Amino acid sequence: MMARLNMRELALKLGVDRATISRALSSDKAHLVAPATRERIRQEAFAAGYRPDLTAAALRRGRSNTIGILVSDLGNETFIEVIRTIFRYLDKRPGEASLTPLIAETLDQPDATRRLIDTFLSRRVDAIISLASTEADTPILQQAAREVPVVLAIRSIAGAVFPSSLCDDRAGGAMVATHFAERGHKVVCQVQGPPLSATFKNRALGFSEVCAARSIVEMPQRIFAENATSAAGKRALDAMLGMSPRPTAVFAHNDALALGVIEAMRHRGLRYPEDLAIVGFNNTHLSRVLAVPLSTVDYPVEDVSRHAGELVRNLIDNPSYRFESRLFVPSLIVRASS
Amino acid sequence: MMARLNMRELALKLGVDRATISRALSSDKAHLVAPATRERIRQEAFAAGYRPDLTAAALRRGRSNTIGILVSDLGNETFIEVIRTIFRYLDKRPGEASLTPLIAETLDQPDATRRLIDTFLSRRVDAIISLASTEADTPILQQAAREVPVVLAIRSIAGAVFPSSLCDDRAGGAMVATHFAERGHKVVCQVQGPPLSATFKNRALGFSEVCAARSIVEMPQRIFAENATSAAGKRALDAMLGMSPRPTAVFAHNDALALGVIEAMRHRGLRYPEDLAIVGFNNTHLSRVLAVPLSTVDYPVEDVSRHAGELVRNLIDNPSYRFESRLFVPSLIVRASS
DNA sequence: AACATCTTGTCAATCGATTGCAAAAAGTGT
DNA sequence: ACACTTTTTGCAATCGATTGACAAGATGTT
Repeated sequence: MMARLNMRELALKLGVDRATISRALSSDKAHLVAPATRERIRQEAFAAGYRPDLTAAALRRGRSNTIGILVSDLGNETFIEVIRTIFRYLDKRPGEASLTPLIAETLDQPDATRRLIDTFLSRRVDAIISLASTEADTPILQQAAREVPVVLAIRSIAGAVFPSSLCDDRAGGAMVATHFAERGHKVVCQVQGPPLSATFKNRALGFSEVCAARSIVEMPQRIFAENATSAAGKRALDAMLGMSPRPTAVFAHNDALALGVIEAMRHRGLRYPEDLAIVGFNNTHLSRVLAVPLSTVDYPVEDVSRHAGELVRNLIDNPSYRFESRLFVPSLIVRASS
Repeated sequence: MMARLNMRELALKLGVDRATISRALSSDKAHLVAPATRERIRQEAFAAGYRPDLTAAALRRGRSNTIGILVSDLGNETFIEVIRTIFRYLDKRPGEASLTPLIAETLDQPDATRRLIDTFLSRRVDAIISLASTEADTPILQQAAREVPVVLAIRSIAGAVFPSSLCDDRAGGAMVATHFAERGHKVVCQVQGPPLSATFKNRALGFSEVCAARSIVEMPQRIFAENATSAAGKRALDAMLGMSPRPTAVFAHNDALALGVIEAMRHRGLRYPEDLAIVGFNNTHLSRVLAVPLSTVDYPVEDVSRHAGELVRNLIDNPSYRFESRLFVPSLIVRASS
């Protein structure tokens, strides 16, 4: 491997001091060096292929321009979209060095959060965004929050007050129930994602509240999917068909679960919405592609991401920033499936 | 934010030198410190919540224990699975510090690769794995390869010799064509992903070669999807139906495209495989969930990932390692759709 | 011409961990 | 007790960029 050119060598070559180079290449201190010199240095540095060592810069500055992101499942389209959007937003800081994401996946395994947060802190991330928090993570996150800003997105934690940017899942669940009520359904059912995550708990809660208020019968035992995937959705339909009275509409806690239910129906020759109306959650690409498009709840990706980005940015610039956590309202998208 | 405990302070507190602490906590030099002292230091360090600063360590060592990963689309299940598997493999190095992935997405945009590789190099990654290479990236990758090992996975680049771990996409395409031939299809079609990526080019090539050899008519103009998504697949079906003679079987270059085609068929009341047989590629979860499960080509995720991991590991340990690029054969999975 | 002010650049300390070298301590053999 | 090897620990330089303090030079003011 080739030896790299460092600032000292470049300085020697250009006949100026390292300090001048550092300032010329920086964005905040560039005004301290004469325009002519600055340009010359920038050009020569580029021509020589000089690349500043960010590990050295991070050490000296105490800031790594790095943000740790914790996500439960990289296979989830919505999470990915939120991550993308947050960084698209954060990179729009004119003149500022760009922030590199450190992405880590917990798969909701008990010890993963602790281990990954540890890595983040050792790598001196400037902030941590968790899209993967569960109740069990509270102590770890609180401890981390003493060293760097910790922002919660998508998933909340009951009790603990972290700056957060969330979707009002309860309202989302309620919308679906209301929609079912308006369509005249009397017996309905939920296919619930793992209750480990507050997301699913709240969707269930909002749905049940409305059902209770409008005296819609919800199947006594809700169906829990061990993970929020289409395979689990498929199994859910079997459970549902055995029940009596049989539900005429089902709320799947996300679109993947809904797809599973739909395919299981197709397999049995059942049709939706005729035999069973169905609504999903997240408004993924999938929901639009289906021959009978899926009604679903549109996740406010843009809002949640932007606010999470703002929180992070402000908290990095000023750790005692008086943040405001926010809850964004999703919107029901009615398509042919319900 | 709380000030962090550094090694100097910890040393003071324990009444030993920083050097001793460094050695006690390391894995490779731990034998240089007396067992009793080592244990005491480890316990005290843990109790005091000491966390070594990896930016400092990286600077001094010239190794960051970080690997840059370039991926074209984080929404692609197969890519994610490969990334997961590579790191599961790399973390199995007993006694070695764990490697942190720096994941970046190019979305196949022209300038993204250059910019992201630059960031990687500035952050002093120990190696780069690209799952996103296109022909246009050759010069940038070659330049990067002079500073750190660069390994290609999934997507190859014609001409340039980088250590690589690939799927034999050509063989995959050929398998599908052979399968069609055996089922007696005379007129077939491909829905091809963007030819920017060698992956799709090779799938097309392998398929076409077999068609030619067995005198199967391939529709003169192949259908190109501008991106390999289900929406594009949906549009593809329209194009296909206008053709004459009409194909009786279609090879979609990945499962997402196949899903699009399937849903478009369902929309028009066509049935598969009766009206049109279909085979996808990648063996994603989706293909198994469908009511009529999708025939598909199983991507050798495990093999490709493991070999990519081995390449990286060996090249990091020894930059002049005589690597061997490999091509893994996928396997056709015949289900009800063809 | 004397003095204040502003610009531009240099010097040198600093961030925190790692490691070659050498000193101190402990162990071994006679 | 002595010479010796081996083990354990400490000292201090080092990685590369950043930045406060300061000096030299340029410009302006009266």
